[in-house]
Amino acid sequence: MPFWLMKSEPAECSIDDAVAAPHATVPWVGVRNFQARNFMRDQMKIGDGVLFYHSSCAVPGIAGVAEVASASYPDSTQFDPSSPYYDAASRPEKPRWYLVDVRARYKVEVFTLAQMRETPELQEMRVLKRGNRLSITPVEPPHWKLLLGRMKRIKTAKA
DNA sequence: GCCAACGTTGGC
DNA sequence: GCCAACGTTGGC
Repeated sequence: MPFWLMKSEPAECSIDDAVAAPHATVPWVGVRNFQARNFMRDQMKIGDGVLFYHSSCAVPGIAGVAEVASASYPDSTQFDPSSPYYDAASRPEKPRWYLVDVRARYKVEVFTLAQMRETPELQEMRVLKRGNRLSITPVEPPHWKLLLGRMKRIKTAKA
């Protein structure tokens, strides 16, 4: 089963927000990068594992475990002129941006970016490569397995 | 706030 | 199709 790391700014949508959402599920809106879009549109399958990563915040790192919860479909925010993700060049009959729903499974004590960098077995992770800016990256099964073994689950009311 | 890295745009 | 300028990401 394929695995992914998906970055979200917690100020926009944190793991807590995802856990608190109906069915602990959120549409992954706002991706405006073709490579990241292609991963969602062409490769993700329901049930794929997701590392829910917090970026652009005080302590960047993996904050939860989630899963792909839908097939891909057009991101409605691209057609909403009041949305920061509005794309005037995209037509409803030929949408440019697609997303998937992501369901939070559980929250973890943040496994920080610094910890990831300190873990020798994780050095080949794409997200750690210099200059990487992709908000969605594939995760190799050994990396997924190691991280799941090291991360500490936090019990929450939901999910 | 800084800035490296890199994707996108647009002139040619 | 090239490539300079520009904008964005995201850690620090």
